[in-house]
Amino acid sequence: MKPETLGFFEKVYEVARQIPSGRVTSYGAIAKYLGSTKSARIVGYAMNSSGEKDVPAHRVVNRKGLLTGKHHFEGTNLMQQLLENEGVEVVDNQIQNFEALFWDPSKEI
DNA sequence: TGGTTGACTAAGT
DNA sequence: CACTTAGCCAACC
Repeated sequence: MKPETLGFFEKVYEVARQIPSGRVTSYGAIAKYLGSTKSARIVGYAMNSSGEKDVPAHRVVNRKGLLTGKHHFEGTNLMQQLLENEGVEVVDNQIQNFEALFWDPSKEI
């Protein structure tokens, strides 16, 4: 493990793997934890390649708690199913009680 | 090497 | 209050 070999993507994966089950976070939160909130797009871009990684990408949503990335999953509701399986309420692609379930890496780690 | 892309966010209309 | 515009930054072609 050479941290210097870890690109932004790998860092995102490392953080995403630490998201507790039944909790969620936002792209911006991860981006901010890695340095800058402005890199939120890069986080999303990274998750796009997380398919082959052991990353719980379904626990990462946008700042509104909306499942914006569900279209990148296999099914149309797979992302929601995974979240509900962990006890997260999801209605109309939106996480219920999002603020309570929100997991901030810069505070929780 | 340079230009395009995007699972975002904040601010403006 | 909902939609539009602009800024951002790393990876990909």
